[in-house]
Order: sequence, then C-alpha cells, then structure tokens
Amino acid sequence: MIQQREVTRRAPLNRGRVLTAAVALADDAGIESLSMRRLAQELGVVPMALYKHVANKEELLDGMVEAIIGEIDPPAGGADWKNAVRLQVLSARRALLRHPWARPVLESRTNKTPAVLDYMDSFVGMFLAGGFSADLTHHVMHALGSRIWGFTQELFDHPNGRTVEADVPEEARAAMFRQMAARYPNIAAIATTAAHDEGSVVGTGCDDQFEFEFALDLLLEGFERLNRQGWTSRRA
Amino acid sequence: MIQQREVTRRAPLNRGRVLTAAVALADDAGIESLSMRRLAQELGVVPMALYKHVANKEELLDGMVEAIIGEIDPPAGGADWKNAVRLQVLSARRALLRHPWARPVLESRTNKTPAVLDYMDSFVGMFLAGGFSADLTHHVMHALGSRIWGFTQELFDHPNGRTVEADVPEEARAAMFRQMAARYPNIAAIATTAAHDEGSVVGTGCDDQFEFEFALDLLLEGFERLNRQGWTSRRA
DNA sequence: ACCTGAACACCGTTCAAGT
DNA sequence: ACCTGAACACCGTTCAAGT
Repeated sequence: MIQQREVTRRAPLNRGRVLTAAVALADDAGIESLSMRRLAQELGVVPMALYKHVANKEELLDGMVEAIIGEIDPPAGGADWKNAVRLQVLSARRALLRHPWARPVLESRTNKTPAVLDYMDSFVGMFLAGGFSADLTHHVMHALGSRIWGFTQELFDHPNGRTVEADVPEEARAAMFRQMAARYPNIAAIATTAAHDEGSVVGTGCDDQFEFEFALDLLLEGFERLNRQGWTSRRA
Repeated sequence: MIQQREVTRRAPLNRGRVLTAAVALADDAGIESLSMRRLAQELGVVPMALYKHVANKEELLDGMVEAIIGEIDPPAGGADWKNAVRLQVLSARRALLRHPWARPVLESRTNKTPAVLDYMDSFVGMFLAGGFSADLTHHVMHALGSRIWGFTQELFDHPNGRTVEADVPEEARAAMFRQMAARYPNIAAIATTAAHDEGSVVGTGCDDQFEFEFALDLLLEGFERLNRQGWTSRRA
C-alpha cells in the first residue's frame, strides 16, 4: 500500500500532469492561490521541478487556457451563421463558467497560443461561410470582442461570489437600501424593476444568462442587418 | 538649498499626495511596478508610512480609480439621450486611454466606491431622461457593461504596446505571414482587408477608435429600436 | 499624530549540484 | 533526463516602538 502510494505520488511529472493539477488547484482554491510553489507542493515536488515542464508561470497560464478551450464544443456547422455563432458563444460560456478563474486569465493573455488562434479562426469562418464580407467580418469580430469566449466585463459583478446580505440583519439591510436609493436614485430605479429584491441595490437579482443573451442577440441582429444592407467601411 | 529640498521631501504625507504619486508611478513605470514598497520609496518614506493614509493596497487602487473618474467630463445634458451617452462614453475613453493601467484596475475592482456609483447613477439617468423604461434601461446598462468606461476587452490586443515587427527583417516577416495565413486562413482573410499591412496578421493596422465606435453605435441603434418598439422583458 | 524597524509569511526564478 | 537545495531579489502586512 505504502509502496503503491509512493509510486503514484512520484510518477514522473510531465506537462499534462502539471497543467491538470494547475487547473484543479485554480478550480478548488482560486486563481490567487495558484503559485508555482503551491502547485509544486500539491504535486509533492520541489518548486524548481516544474520548470522542466513549463518555461515559467506565464506559460503555465497559457497551458491552462488551452485546457479550457479544449472543453468548448466544436462548431455546430450548418447553413445558418447566426445560430452557429450563437451556439458556439453559449458553449464557450458554459466552459468558462465551469472555471471562474479562466475569464481573468484569458483577459490577461497577450500571447495568442495556437489553441486560441484555432478557435478564433474557426469563429471567423462562421461569418465568412454565412456570406459576410471579410471587411464586415473584421469589424464584427472586434464588436464581439471577448464575447466570443462567452463573457464580457459586467458592471454589477457579484463581489467574490459572497453573499453579504446573509450576515446583515433584515432592518439594517432595509436602512442601507433606503440610504443607497436616496443617494443613487437612478441606480435604485433600475435595480428594483428587474431584481424584485429590496435587499440588494446591485449585484444580485439579475439573471446573468438573460443579460448576456440580450446583448448577444442585439449584436447578432445588428450584424444581420448590416450584412443584408451590404455594409462596407469607407476603407475597404 | 539642502534644507529646502529636505523640507519638500519631508512634507507630511496625506491621502492626496499618496494617490497622486501612485497614479504618476503607474503612468510612468507601469502598473506592475506599483508596489507599496516602490511607492513608498518614490515618496522618500518607509513602506509602513503609507498605511496611515490608505488601509491597504486594495484601497490604494480604489483611490487611483476615483482619481481617473475625476478626469471624465461631466454629462453633456440636452434632450438627445443618444448623443449624451455617446459623448459620455467617448470622454471616458479618452480619460482611460491617458492611463493605460486604469482599464485592468477598473476591471478588477469589485468594491464600488462612491465615485464609481455616482458615475453609474448619472449614466443610468441619461437613459431614463431619454424616455427609457427602468426595465429596458437595466438591460441596456448590462449590455454596455464596461463600455460605459470607454473600453472593452479587445481580441486582437496589441501585446504590451511593443512593436515586434521592427526587430524582424523584412523577408522573415513575409515568411511568417505566409505561414500564419496557411494555418489560419480565415484570420488572414479578415486581417488583410482592414489592415492593408502584410507584415502583421493580428494586432496592428486596426483603427481601435473606429472599431470601438462601430460596436458602440450598433448597440445604441439597437437600444433606440427597442425603445421605440416599447420593448419589455417578460419579467417586468 | 505621524513615521520607523524588524519581522513574518509569502512570491518567481537563477544557478550549480545531485542521482 | 529529471529533480533538488540554497540563494536572490522581491512582495503585502503585523506589531511594537519611536518622536
């Protein structure tokens, strides 16, 4: 038994094992806990052992991103570009939501790895196959931006996934809400309509998925209209 | 002379001086160089002296964001919500572009400071004043997301502001481009049309301001259409 | 009231050495 | 070929002490 365990723990490291462990650590403990030292510890190895398999921390993060891209469903195909794009984006969104750390990490990458470029290339292909000009496709990809990964920077982001409200007594919450509403009347006006929840001015009560699809569909419909009109930029 | 200099350097710290120095340091040396220790050194003071004026590094960053918000022009006013929103966003964009570090910092903030809430409240007010329902305004604010600050996560971000191309000889660049084009034909197709620059597949040659306004106007026109149609979410 | 010194518990990464 | 140990140059933040 002990020997067995020793063997398992001491199985030679490789890039795959390092990346899997890194993803698991980020999933479980949060991205802020992912340090080379902590990851090494998790693998039962001295920190420097990792550097034989990833050049440095940046490359580790690149590898983690590639792992998450691997979880996105392949393109749906079919004649309808709009539906194909929609399904692709929503699949990417599901993958990203499974790994909350992936969003900020993806945002911070400036080096485009092959996996990232492959994904982008196939994404661009959906518009071209749908009859979009290269010109319009270019601008349309910019307009989508990080939305091709299924996320955008939200304004009313839930602070750290914490539910602050639970700790605060009912009456204090109501008082806080009234104070907020007095100072920020416009925010209060739009918060209450959609949230139906007096206890929180911002942050909860919104259906993120609804908001995401609302903006996505607004953009897709805009793209469709421009394509039908034969839109071109002045430069093309 | 020496005495004079000593006096200037030793002028008592206050929150304002700390924040001004932090903004200047981030502007000059980059946000990655902004550490409490480095900032203290810049102010001729021991690191711990800062903690009398900001609670911790998080609060320092909050303060820096407030300073940048102060650079955004006040709302234009007037009857035309669309123009008011447009000008507000583009003013925010100019402020943010002056301080490249502000974008990632703003993205990372989960605590909404009063300055952030004030800005958001006045922003919401533009839609309500323009006759938008609270319901539609809520979703419209989500759809804009970080665009109210004048930025979005770009896909083809310029890596670190570096011009890689200058270092690489002409022929090597052309060879690299052909290799990229072979592997990522769709990206190559849309890169060349808009860039007119064979030397770079991604990253340069795009007019960022054009792309930003393209997407912004597409969204604003979508909002206008929904408002005219009297759009409501099912829940409202 | 404001600043300091020393310390704690961390980082990523180098280099030269071990098996 | 793969892993280790010791070291370097950093972090943010605490505590108790100085003026």
